[in-house]
This record gives sequence, structure tokens and C-alpha cells, in this order.
Amino acid sequence: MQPDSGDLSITELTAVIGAFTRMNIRLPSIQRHSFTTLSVLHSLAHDGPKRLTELAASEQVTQPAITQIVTKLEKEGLVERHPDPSDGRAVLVHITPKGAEIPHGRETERITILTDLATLLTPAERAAISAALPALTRLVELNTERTSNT
Amino acid sequence: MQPDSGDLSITELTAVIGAFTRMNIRLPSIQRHSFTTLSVLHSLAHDGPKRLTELAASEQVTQPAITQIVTKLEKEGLVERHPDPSDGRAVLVHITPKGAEIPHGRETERITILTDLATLLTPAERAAISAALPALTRLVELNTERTSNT
DNA sequence: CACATGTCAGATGCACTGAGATTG
DNA sequence: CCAATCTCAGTGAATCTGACATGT
Repeated sequence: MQPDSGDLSITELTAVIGAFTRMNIRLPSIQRHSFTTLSVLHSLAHDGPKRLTELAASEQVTQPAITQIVTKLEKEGLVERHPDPSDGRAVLVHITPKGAEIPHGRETERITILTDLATLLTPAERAAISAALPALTRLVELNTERTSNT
Repeated sequence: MQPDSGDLSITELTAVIGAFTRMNIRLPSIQRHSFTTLSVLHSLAHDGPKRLTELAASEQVTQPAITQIVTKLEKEGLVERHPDPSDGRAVLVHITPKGAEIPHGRETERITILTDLATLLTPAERAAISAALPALTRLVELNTERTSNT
């Protein structure tokens, strides 16, 4: 409400984020992997090796579901199971170079689309988005903390 | 590359959008409706009545899938089938007030979360996001045109 | 008759619940 | 013995492909 606070309309921000979500969500359907499977590959590529329990928590599915997904990905050579040296009960799931190509390729695909769309914006619009990126990134980080605390 | 163009990093923008997508995508799992079903309700609430073919195209699923979803939603009283006066073959799917509450409630839920997170940002960060909202909205509109043209 | 719209039937992939095996 | 980790078995919902009915 105060001019100093920037008068940020959360309603508009929510609408924009929702639109981007619906825009992105249907790209995986072209591929041969489910959204959860793609998200598992993304997590492993981004965060490094994880145990199955961690994956189940971060993807918010049950442990049996993760077992099924990892088994399938292992057969395709996209991930590998390695025993955890510090805990004999656990296995660490590693992504293979071949597996890392999948999220990387999808990222490239989205970058291509956004690059094309961005050329249609005015320089001022591009500058405005650019200036907001650090703040948006921090918003995501804050949410990650919120989720892990709950 | 030119300072005037704002030097917008599409790579960073893509990463942020992807993070928001993964943040939003798991909220529906708590509910009793699938993501596609929720998206159908959102489309009807936002765009008005549509025929089944249109819904199949906008949600990027097959027509049989839409038939199934609409039938289920109709039994729950969330949408209604009305014959299209201008084409006897087609039906128009209308959302009911009860059906409109669902996407509205989910929007409210996300607004609540984002409002809490936004209080943790600095005034300058909120101002930066606010200044970028019109440009981001236009980016979404441009993508909608791109999709419908393809 | 050709085309568009919508529905029906069978098959497949995904994730869940509940039970069991192994290790700390 | 109890808790944590992972796997196995059976079930249910969601979506797809292909065939079919109806209206223009």
C-alpha cells in the first residue's frame, strides 16, 4: 500500500506464475517420461546423488513409487544405484551422462521458446524482467525453505 | 548484449520459471482432482463455455479423455453440458458456480503462500517484481498466440 | 458421401496402500 | 527388539488408441 513498498500485486503475480505453469506443464507430454520421472532426473542433475527416501520427499510421492521410477530409469541407463558406504541399508541414486541429457535438453527447448518470445518484447520490457530476476529467484529459495521446514 | 536491451538472461528466466512450475505442480496432489481436471475448470472459468474439441486442444489431451473428465465433473455438479444452438453435433461445457469455486479456491491458496513469502523480501525486491509484471504478462500472451498458431 | 463432433471399449503406464526383507 | 530403508504385490485412477454413432 505504501509507495515505498512497491505496491506489489500478489494477485497478478500468482496469475502470471499460474500461466507459466500451464505453459510448461504440457511440454513433457510429448516426451516418453512422466512429469515425476522428469523431475527426478532434474533433481539428481541439480542436487547430485540422493537416496530413495530423499527423492520420495522432494518429489512428494511415496517410496514404492520412487523404487518403481528408479528401476525403470536404471533399465534405460539413465541412473545408477550405488550402495551408500556410510549406511548399508541405503542406496544412492546417481544420474548418468545419458540421463543428464534429458533435463538438459528440455531446458534447452524451453530456452529456445522463451528466446523467440523475448525478441518480441520491447527493450524496456526485457530490462524490467531482467531487473526482477534476482528477487524472483529469492522468492523461490524462500519457498524451498518453507517446504523443507514443513 | 547491448546495455539498452536490458541484457536479459533467458537462461536465468527459464530456471526461475521451472522452479515455480515445480513449486506449484505438487499442490494439486493434495486435492481430489487431477492436474488436467483442475486446468479444465480453470479454462472454463477464465475463457467461458467451450466445446469438447476446444478443451481437448487447449489441455492437449485426446477427446476421449475430455469426455471422461467432463462426465465426471458433471456428476459432481461442477460443469453442465448444453447443446450448441448453432451446431447440433456439438455441446458447450459451462462451469457452474460450484465448479468455479475450485480454481478460485486454489488461486486463493497460492496467493496466501506468496503473500507470506513476499513479506520476507525487501521493498526494493518487491518493487522490481512489480515493475516486471506487465512484461511477464505479455510474455504469457505471446506464448498463447504461438501455441494457437501451431 | 465426406467431414466434424462426441462417445464407447480395451489396453497401458503411474502411483497408491499394505506387507515383507534387510540393515543399524 | 525397534526404527529406517528399500522392495514386492495388488488395486485404482487417468490417459491413450481404435472403433463407432450422430449430425452437417
